[in-house]
Amino acid sequence: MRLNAQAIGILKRNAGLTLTQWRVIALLAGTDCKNSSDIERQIGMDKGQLSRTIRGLADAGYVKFKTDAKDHRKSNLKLTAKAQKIYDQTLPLMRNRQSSLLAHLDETEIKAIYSALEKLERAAQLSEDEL
Amino acid sequence: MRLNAQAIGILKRNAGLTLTQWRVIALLAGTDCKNSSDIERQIGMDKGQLSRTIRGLADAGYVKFKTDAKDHRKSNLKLTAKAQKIYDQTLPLMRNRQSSLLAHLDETEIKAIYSALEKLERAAQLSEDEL
DNA sequence: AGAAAAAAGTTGACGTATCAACTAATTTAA
DNA sequence: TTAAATTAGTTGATACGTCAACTTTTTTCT
Repeated sequence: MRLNAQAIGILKRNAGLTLTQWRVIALLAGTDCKNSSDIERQIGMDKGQLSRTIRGLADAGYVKFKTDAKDHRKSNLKLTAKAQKIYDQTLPLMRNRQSSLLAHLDETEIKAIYSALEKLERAAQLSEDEL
Repeated sequence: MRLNAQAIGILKRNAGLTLTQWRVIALLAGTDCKNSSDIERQIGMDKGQLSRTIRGLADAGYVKFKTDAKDHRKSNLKLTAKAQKIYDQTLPLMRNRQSSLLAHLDETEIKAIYSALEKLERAAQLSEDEL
């Protein structure tokens, strides 16, 4: 979809981030997600892509990760001050965009979309099992 | 979306095709699209990806292309017998899938989705222009 | 007719989604 | 407790979407 076009534009111009980088930062900043698996569960993103995205963020100095003391498989992620600052600056812009987009739809339409998409997902799941 | 998952499965197992390859073949078989630009206009696919997809199809022996006699920029595309056969075999499977998916939605929901998505696209377009 | 603009395709680059195979660490269960 | 199963994360491969720069050919405009 090109629905993401302005989001991507905002992020690139104002923060130098890609959309997935932004999503990861937003989760680390705004939820209690601490590691890759948390994020994966939260947004259903692919492990592999997540791994690469996080490494990219680390290389760019946005996150640091430290192996968990109790479970050596896990790395706990922490945003750097730099990332936190960018997040704080960018969040309002992203919120604006989202609400101005959704403002074009009424309640009914939004619900219809969500419910229909859920049904389609379920139907797709079913017929996939049959194949 | 993973809504495409079974479509991709059907195509891979039954025809050895990717989704974009299928779409191009379907257009060449079922519409009066003759060249890359026709297809581009029909489904709004990117020129570049289209070019690569078509080359892939040509390499795999599904289409042949011959430079247009009147306009040397254009290449007229033609499906090979092999492609036509696969198309005939696969079309019913794809139709089945689509109708069984859409069977889960009532008329209202389908219309709501389309109209809402259109509004979103328009809204996205607008706010993009403003940036 | 000649210059400028537009159209048809190609190619390169980057971001994103998904699947699969793999290592290392932890949990489970016999 | 040890073997088997799970879980966390990495890496590779492929498909797809989008943007941009570029060549070649045709059209448009003056």
